[in-house]
Amino acid sequence: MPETIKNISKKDAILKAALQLFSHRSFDGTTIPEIARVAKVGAGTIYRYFISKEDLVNELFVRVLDDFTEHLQVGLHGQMDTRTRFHHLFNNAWNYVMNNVEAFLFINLNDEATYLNDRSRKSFSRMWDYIAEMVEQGADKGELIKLDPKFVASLVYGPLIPISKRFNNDNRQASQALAKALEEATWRAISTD
Amino acid sequence: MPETIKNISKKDAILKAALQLFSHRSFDGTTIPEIARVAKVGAGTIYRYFISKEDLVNELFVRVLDDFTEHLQVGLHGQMDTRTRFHHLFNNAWNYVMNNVEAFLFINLNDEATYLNDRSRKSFSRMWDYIAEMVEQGADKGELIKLDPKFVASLVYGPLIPISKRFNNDNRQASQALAKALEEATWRAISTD
DNA sequence: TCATTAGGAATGATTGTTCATTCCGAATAA
DNA sequence: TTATTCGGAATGAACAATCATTCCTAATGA
Repeated sequence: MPETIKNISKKDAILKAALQLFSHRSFDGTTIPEIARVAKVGAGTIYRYFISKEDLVNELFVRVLDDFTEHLQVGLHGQMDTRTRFHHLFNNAWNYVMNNVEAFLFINLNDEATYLNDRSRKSFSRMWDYIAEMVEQGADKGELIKLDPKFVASLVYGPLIPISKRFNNDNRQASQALAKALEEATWRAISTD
Repeated sequence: MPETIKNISKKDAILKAALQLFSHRSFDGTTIPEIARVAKVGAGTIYRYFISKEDLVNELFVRVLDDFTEHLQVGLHGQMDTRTRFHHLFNNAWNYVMNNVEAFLFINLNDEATYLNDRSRKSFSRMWDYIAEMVEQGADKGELIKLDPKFVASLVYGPLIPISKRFNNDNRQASQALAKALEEATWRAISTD
């Protein structure tokens, strides 16, 4: 295996193990030797790729957030009407959460953490700002309720938190019907229809 | 001061300090000497009231959850119609969150934690079951959407999580108008009107 | 061969917890 | 009243365990 690819896969194994452990046991509740064991590398190897445990959690946070934010934007275009835009946004979020429960739990467990650096905080607010921007555009057209966009966004984003915890526990299958019902409920909450 | 009252206030000081620290730095991120310092007691004193750090977090969790669940029920009666019941439930939750942001953050930071014992888990599901029960009664009358009550409850409870984080950061004042707008939005989400 | 990477034992710092000691107010005695 | 005794509560230094991090040797591969 070429050196570069091997390094990437080793670094990815560490990040993957860290995500799994951080999302279930929290940052401070997870030890470096534990991450090493799950990633099947030596504890010292982790320090070849990350300068510290804090550096590791921050790089992971930025990766997860940027990945999530990117997923939110799939298929969205400027000329779409508000309802269609919302449809895509909600389903992009929904599918991401269902396919990456640990990542979503990790976000919501750490978004207020003191060990997050500026870059991490920026990635987080970028995600939040993106949702708020979609809200503002809909509000300008009079199709969404007039309220601080962050609160409107909370009506859409918030329910995903307890729901993701439920799916994490029960490991149950999310039906398409459920996604549709929640999309409609959320739309009723924020639209002026 | 009588012995009994003195003990209670000392124990309460420890619980109060623990809530403050746990809700901002998490359980594993908080040290016992730190709790002792904030509570203005010796580190050893904590072990006079709690057999371990885990015992402390569990007693705190049960207290907070039972207090929250009790607040949810204030003013609710069986003969109320669904909309009125929802009005009370939402505002009870809203007022509790606004007046006890740390407690609410603490709940949502720890509800999945591995160190919670059976009693804590029971207090948590009791709260959740109570909300779900209110939902079910409304659904039986055909006034609320037909969906697993836990998901309907998530539409009401979920938004409070990012909102509480926002109020925790900005320390901003919650207006009555905001509460009303969110109550109505949430009602649109879950009702069959 | 030799430069680079991996591994995991060693290290020093930090933690939850203990325990010998101090403190303090009530009870007792004078 | 006032001095003395007493017992549980409080303390924080000390302990053993555990942690993040370092470092040195082995393995790798070019």
